[in-house]
Amino acid sequence: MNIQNTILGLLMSGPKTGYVLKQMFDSSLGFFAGASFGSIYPTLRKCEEVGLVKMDLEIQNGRPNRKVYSLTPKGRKGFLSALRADLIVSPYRNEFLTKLFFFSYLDAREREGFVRDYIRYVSEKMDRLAELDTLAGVEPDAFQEMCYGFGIRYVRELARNARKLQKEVERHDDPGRKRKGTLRSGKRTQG
Amino acid sequence: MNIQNTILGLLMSGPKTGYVLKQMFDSSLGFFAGASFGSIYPTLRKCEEVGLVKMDLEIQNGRPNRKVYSLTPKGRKGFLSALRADLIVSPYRNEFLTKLFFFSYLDAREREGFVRDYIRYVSEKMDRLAELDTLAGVEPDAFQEMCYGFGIRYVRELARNARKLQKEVERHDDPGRKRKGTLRSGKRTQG
DNA sequence: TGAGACATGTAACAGGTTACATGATTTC
DNA sequence: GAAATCATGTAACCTGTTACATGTCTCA
Repeated sequence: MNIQNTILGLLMSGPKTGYVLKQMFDSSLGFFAGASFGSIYPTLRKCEEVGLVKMDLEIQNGRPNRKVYSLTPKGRKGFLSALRADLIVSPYRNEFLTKLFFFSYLDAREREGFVRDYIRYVSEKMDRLAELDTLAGVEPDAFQEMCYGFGIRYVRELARNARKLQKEVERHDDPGRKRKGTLRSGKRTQG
Repeated sequence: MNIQNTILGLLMSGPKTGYVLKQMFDSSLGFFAGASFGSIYPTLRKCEEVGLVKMDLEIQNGRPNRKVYSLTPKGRKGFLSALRADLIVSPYRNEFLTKLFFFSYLDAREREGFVRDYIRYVSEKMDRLAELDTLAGVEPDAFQEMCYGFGIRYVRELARNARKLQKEVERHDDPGRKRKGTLRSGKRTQG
């Protein structure tokens, strides 16, 4: 499911322009997939050349003409075959954890700054997902609702995880700060 | 924190060969960062050319000579400056969710197959992380322990999330299976 | 005798992004 | 009158992977 096949998938529900596809990537799919104009337009052209889609020109006055792309039977087959192909999950990458791995080379103020930045980032992501629910350009089907639900739970747990980490970092950098209900006996040595 | 800066970071704790760096990428960092030989060796050479690291050749008999790289003062500064640079989180990508978005074009058997594949993938990831704890080539510092803890909680929640999704998909595909609050009228085909 | 660890390296390819280029229309 | 929206497109670049190439030693 590279960009080409994702575009074909989006065309399954009807003809669309590159511009509209970009909006879908930025909204509905934004949480787990994305594409820039610099990849969308060349991909559409390439798909047309190999007969996966056909293009209909819609003449407009004042504005650039719209190029409306629709799936050919070959394109439909191509998409379904890609969709059915084995699931290959690309490795998880996390910029923040990479920095955390090297936190010992920073001072406490810097460390806590990065943790706050990350929590802010995750919170914004949560907010944007929550907004999506309100907007909802096209009615999502049952599975797209599940995508959304998965995303909501995912970012919620990510935020929880990050806050837990924040406390660990704070406790490390200033052990005297939060002496309240800490049960030394119940604390396990991680490792 | 691209590969170059991550490599410099790993050299902070002492000189290493490209081969050893690869092992670290595959084990300690494997959960959130990675690199292939095809990027490690050219990067080391490039870093040497611009004076970020220096190379010491260790002659071996029988085996290829080891090229042991160590940080120069310039390399140390370069790494610290990269580490302190603003946190830029690259967008979350998820191949499975992309497929889920298009699940309506599959039949129930195919859908449940993909969900099972994903759960298996996440479980394996969990197992590999748990093993890491046992192995632990180098003693991790406090923040590296936190990385590890974050990872453990992350995959655990991911697994929980995936199982919840699995139930939703099953309930959708066979509403009669788990009758709890569902008011669906039609009887399902048996078999 | 075959697999896997040790050890380095290159070339071709993949799969994108960013910045640039163009230009009218609508909205604040 | 500035900014955002509509609408398409190209070229240069980035950052990395995969596959190939080479060769010895060790262990089962």
